[in-house]
Amino acid sequence: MSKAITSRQQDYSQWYNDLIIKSGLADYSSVRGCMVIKPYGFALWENMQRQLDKMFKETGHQNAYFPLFVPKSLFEAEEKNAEGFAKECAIVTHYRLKNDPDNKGKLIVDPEARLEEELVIRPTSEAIIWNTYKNWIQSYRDLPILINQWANVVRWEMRTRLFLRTTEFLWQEGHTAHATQQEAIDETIQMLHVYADFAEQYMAVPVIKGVKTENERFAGAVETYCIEALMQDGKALQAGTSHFLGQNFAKAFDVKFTDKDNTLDYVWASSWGVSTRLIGGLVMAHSDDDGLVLPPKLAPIQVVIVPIYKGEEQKLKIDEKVQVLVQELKAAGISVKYDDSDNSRPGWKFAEYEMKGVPVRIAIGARDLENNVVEVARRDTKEKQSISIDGLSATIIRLLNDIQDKIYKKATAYRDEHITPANQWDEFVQLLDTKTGFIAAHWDGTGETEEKIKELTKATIRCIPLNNTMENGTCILTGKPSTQRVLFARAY
RNA sequence: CGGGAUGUAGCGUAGCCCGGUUAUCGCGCCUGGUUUGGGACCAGGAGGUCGCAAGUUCGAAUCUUGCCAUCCCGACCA
Repeated sequence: MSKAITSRQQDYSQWYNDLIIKSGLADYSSVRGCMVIKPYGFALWENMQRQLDKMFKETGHQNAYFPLFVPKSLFEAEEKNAEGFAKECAIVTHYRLKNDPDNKGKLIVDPEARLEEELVIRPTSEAIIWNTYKNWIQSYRDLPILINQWANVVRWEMRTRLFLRTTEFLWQEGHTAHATQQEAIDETIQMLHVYADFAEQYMAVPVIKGVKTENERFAGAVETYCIEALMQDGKALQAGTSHFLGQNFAKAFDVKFTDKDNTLDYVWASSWGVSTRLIGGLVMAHSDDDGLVLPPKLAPIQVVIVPIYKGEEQKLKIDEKVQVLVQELKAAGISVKYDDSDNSRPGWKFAEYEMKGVPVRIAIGARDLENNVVEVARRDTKEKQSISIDGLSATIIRLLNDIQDKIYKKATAYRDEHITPANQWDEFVQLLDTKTGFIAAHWDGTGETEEKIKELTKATIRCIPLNNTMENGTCILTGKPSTQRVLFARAY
């Protein structure tokens, strides 16, 4: 069929691309590396946003908005941050076009409209935000500042992939300022837990909470915490990061405050973010060869109702019944769509909504009306059963919860099976090539060894898990002593 | 930015090697009708800068050169 997608086994990357395009989440655009997020994909993002935003507000944060452009001089201020992002920055150098005198109908950059100072299009907003916080903070009474912004950022990446890595992407970035180091660290950890809770409870994607090695740390951070997820092809995906920034940005932007005891000190900071990349992770974590499998808590459409009828008379009777059902389901807080379009037949609709990952499908025909039942099909297992119309919404709620639970458990079982300890180098390499997933191995703690392992195997240290058990061992590569295992994986 | 592949209608394609009327077929789309419990059928219809540009030729989707774009694999990264 024209809508069929490549199987995972045949070509995992192609499967992923097919899925995104054919399920209507996004489309390629005419701008290299940039995609169009289509209504269905954006609805999914909005559901994620809504929940995250709620969680941010419950933890005391407020939303604000800062400019897209960052004057180059501000961008440079925090050296490590600037250096880290420099090679992926898009720069605005001019502010005007004019007609090309040599080529009618064409425009050229007006050389006279050169900016005195170039503007960097934000790859992240620490610089512009800390330059602003400077004006907001004098006293400990001004702290903490707990702000989040929903924004787009641009990072000029070499190679892009739909949702996972695009030149422009949507995200949220939290930027907080605190009077004490401990408070900033607590904030950093708190937000890591918020992300993990969101991933597990809403996306149904299990994640490992950990801390990054120095090599993988965010440019400008003292410590980077992360949540790492595992995709079905055994590659890891960094799903969110929360950074303890120490006083780095406060020093770069000279943000000091007077404490209760009248001492002057630099402000402590955190920043944290998740992006539309989460959509890519969500897709890769649960979906199958028939299309998306979306967790009910985030699915734009939770229930689709498909009528099956012969003739107008039956259709009218079904319509009548469905109107009641739709009211009932909506009243129960379920997002439901009645697809009675007559330009495609039931079989086509079944396949289409499976492609789109709608968790529950209800089919209702004349036969069902007589028996006072509907056919209910769940997307995750493809199981179908006849269910009484009476008290349907309660049944559907249970079913949605069960699907949410099942796909989380399935993903967790897969993830857990793919955390494998390795003690010998040969074993380590072989596991990466054959079993894939996370490999738990000892590491001597040096950046050089990490780099070497990356060169040899393309695997990186995804994180040092929080609450890691301490055990003595020897580094998988160098044989030097180590006190704990870290998680290696090939990653997106 | 290196390596590989591919560009023909909205999508998928035939034709290209060996140049020759009006560019093939399927899906989708439009109109009318019959249908509807797993991707319907009949009849009619619309839809094309053959990626772009030069060149060779009486003649180019087809040959030559250059360019562009996209995808995949790397390096870089969320």
